[in-house]
Amino acid sequence: MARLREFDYEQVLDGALGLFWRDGYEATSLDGMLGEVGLSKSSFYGAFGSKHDMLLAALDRYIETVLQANIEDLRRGSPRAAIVRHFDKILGFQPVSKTCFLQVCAVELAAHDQLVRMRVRRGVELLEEAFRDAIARGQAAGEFAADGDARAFATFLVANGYGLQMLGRANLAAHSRKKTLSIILKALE
Amino acid sequence: MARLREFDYEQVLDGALGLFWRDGYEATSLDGMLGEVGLSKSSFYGAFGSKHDMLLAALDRYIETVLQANIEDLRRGSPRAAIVRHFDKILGFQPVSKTCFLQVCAVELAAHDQLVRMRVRRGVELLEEAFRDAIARGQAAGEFAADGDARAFATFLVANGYGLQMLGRANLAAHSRKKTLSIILKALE
DNA sequence: TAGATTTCGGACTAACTGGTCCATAAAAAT
DNA sequence: ATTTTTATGGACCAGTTAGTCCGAAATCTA
Repeated sequence: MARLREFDYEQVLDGALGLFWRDGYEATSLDGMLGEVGLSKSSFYGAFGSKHDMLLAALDRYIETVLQANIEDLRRGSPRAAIVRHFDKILGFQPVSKTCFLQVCAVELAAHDQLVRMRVRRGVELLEEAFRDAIARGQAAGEFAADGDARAFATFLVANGYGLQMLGRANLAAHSRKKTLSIILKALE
Repeated sequence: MARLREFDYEQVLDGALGLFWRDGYEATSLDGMLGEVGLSKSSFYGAFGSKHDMLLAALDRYIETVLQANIEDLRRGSPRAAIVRHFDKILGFQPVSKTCFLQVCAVELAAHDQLVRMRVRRGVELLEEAFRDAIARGQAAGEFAADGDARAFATFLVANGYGLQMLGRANLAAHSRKKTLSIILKALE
């Protein structure tokens, strides 16, 4: 075989994800990113192909790490408590909310980039399915209206999560955002 | 006095708004935009100052035209019908949803740009106030729960609107999104 | 008509963009 | 030890970026 790569692929990918997440895709310069993670251009192009390819890889990685962790957290404890936990996380982002990376990609790129759009949709659908499962379990346990459409409830919860993240970015008064949680929960009853 | 300007300031501003709206701020090149609207660089810098200044002007213009029109539409007819109209608009965006310009700016720029953030917040607050008025009128007319917090209901509606726009960008199944409207309306009763 | 003032077209700039290339280094296989 | 294969550093590239500058044109006032 041949020379071994000296850098940690996943570590570099996580670093790139962090920058894309914080600054967006266009505002993240390749040179700047390579400087921060300490990688040469030839190594980068050898391992990742292009800036755009790396974004797709970062998006996949986000889904299989950060998003999956959120999804698994939705499975823990009582469904209602898990949903409250999920929203408390969103409502606690400080001070100008860091939004889900899926939202960053959806708003900046999805309209013009089919490969990004497909991944964002898949991520959103995974989250929606997790909510649907939680709702179904909650319905069986009598926590939520048994005659409600679990899928529709799930979409409703996903939409509220992203909407509240947007309001966080806009810096809308936190006390105002927090009061919506009880409305959301009541809608499930 | 002196030579008159040959271009229409607001027409150029609307053109720029359209591009920022469609492609985002970073992805919109100044040269490209000036080519499209047919303006020379010196005229541009004389009238608008910088790309960033123009974005702020475009954001202000969005609020006082597009957003105000939406707000005024919320005042027409029965509050409940106006709210349904508002969400039908969002749910009808095709095919990969064009989202509110406030959301584009919030997600791409608000975290790092205070001037943008202030404007986005102001726009969101205007929308929220319009919803609050509609809710209050609806409560007086017996359309909505009279004991509900009108401000919280309004924030809830704004969040749902932006959340559904995000799901539209992600291309989440339209039938799934549409089913949330009845949940939203029921939450107000 | 002369002067003052502003706009216009477009040449120009310096910095930066993502991406290519190549000589060298390092590891494994023979 | 030589060959094969891949990784690395960094020089290099053409195109683009936002922004500056200046001579010429156009309009108003006197």
